[in-house]
Parts: sequence; C-alpha cells; structure tokens
Amino acid sequence: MLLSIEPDGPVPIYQQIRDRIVEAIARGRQPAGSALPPIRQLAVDLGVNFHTVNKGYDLLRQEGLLRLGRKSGAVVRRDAGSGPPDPAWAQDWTGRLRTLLAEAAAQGMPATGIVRECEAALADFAFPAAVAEVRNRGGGSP
Amino acid sequence: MLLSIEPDGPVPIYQQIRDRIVEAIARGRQPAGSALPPIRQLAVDLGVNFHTVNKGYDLLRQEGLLRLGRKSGAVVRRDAGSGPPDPAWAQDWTGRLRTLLAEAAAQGMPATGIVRECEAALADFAFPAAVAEVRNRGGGSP
DNA sequence: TAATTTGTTCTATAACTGCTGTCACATATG
DNA sequence: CATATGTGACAGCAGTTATAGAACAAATTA
Repeated sequence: MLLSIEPDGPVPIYQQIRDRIVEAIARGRQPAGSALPPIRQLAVDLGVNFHTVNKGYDLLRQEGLLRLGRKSGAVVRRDAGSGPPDPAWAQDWTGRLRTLLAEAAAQGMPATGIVRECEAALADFAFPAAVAEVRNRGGGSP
Repeated sequence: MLLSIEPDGPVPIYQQIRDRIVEAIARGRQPAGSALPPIRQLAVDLGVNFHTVNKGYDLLRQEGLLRLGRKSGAVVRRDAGSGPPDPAWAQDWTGRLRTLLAEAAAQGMPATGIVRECEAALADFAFPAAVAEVRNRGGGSP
C-alpha cells in the first residue's frame, strides 16, 4: 500500500494525503519525475471520494511539488535535489517551525531532546549532500 | 501590547492567540505562575469577541499549559523548567515535527539550513539548562 | 453580608470548511 | 475513434469559526 490514512482522525483526509506524499518525497521514495497513482485510483484504494484526493494533489501542485497532466497523471516536480526553496515559502516555514519548537519547549522538552528529534527526522531523508558523501566514501574523488 | 494577531489571515484567531502565548512561555516572557490578561480584557484589546479568546485559553488549558480560575484569572501552569512532557503528547509532536521537516527537505532546503533554522529558534527560548549555565558562569558552585 | 470581578455555560446565527456525490467537459495517449 | 485522466460546476450534509446575548457560579474584596 502506497498510503495509509486515518479517516476518523482530527486532521483532514486531504491534508493527510498531502503530508504522506511530502514525506515520501523527502525520504527519496518518490523522487522528482516519479509518478503517483491517478486521482480516481488512489481514491478507490483509500475508500474516499476522488475530489478529496484531488484536493490533496492540488495542494501539492500549488506548493510546486507536483505536476498534473491530463493523461500523464500526477508526477513529482521537485525533491531535495531540485535547488533552493522559494524565499517567501522559507519565511512562512520558519514561522511554523518556531511555533512548533516553542510548543515543545513550553511543554518541558529539553533543548537536547528537541535537537535529537530533529536529527532523527533528518536521518530518514534523502539529501543530495548525503548521497554525495556516500559517493565520496566509495569513489574517492575530491 | 501583549499580543498581536492577524484578523484576516488564514489561521483562526483563537489559534493565533494560543500560538503567541505558547511562544511567550517558551521565551520565558510568561514563566510558570505568571498571570495572563482576563478573557474579557484581552478580547477588548484585540477587538474580538470574548468567546474567541476563551477558546484559545481553553486550548492551552487542555494542553496543560494554563490554569484557569474563577477570580484568579488565567495563570501559566507549565514552562520549560516544569519537568518532562507527557509521552503521548511527545509522540504526537514528533509526528508533526517530521511532517514539517519533510516539507522543508522536499522543497530543497539543505540539511544544514534546516538545522540552522532549528538552532536559531531554540536560541530564543529560555531553557533551564541555559539558565543554569549562566548561573555557573557567574556563581560557580558545582 | 453585599458587590464586583472573573471564568463557565447555554442558545442562536451567519459564514465558511470538509467530504461526498453526480454530471459533464477537455485533453493526451493508444 | 476509444479510453484514461485531470478539471470544473453544482448540490447536499455535517462540522467549524466567529459573533452575539444572556445568565450562572465562584472567588475576591469592600
């Protein structure tokens, strides 16, 4: 199964679809150029209306992560190796990050624990620098 | 002014109130035991209905960050020095953190940039370890 | 005790969101 | 042409957001 969602959770289904795909892209399981299931098919797999899937895909298209075509379906447009993000987006993201980290600090999580969680999350992602590092270990060109 | 909000933004007003207070707690500007403005007064200051403020306060109460009393008003219940967070809460928070970091990775932000943003945010918070470090520099008892 | 302040609860309304459903249309592929 | 796919319009139903008014409960203070 490509995607699993919680239909009765507090977070909207289309948002869950969007989040799971974002995570798949970050982890390298859906690199730029790879195809996603068609809207109607994914809707059947998840047991939801195809408009709900369409809304999640459309979100990703607005964020520049997906390219949607009539017959070509949904294709990943960007990933960790596609250049720096948009400055306006980065500013918005920083604000959300600060709120999230503030929540952890206010709840008593120590700074070391917060940093540890961040590094644990980053370890699951496929950054081009990490790929290059692996190449350097194996090949050995400066 | 204690709080500033964006009435016409995409994020609900009660959520903004909750977020700003969480950040104030994390930064040490509202330590445990400090009082927040009464619901009605803050509502007048912000130009919103007092039910909206009440909803934001109630959210914080459910999260264990606020204690609400009849005449005592709203008092901060926890801060960065009030012990470790609830395990169930920590698990939920980790999930949200991973989604947020995945978004940055998928948008092309390098791992170094993500770590830098995290550390910049943490630098604004008042962790008890940082306070202890300052005490050690000045006092010097082991 | 009496008055005041403050949070709490109830009802109600209008606008918007989330999700579903149906139908039709547009376009790229074979 | 036939098919698969994304796009759009419209409707309906449930829930959320925000406003508003009224009353109640408890803790402090005069």
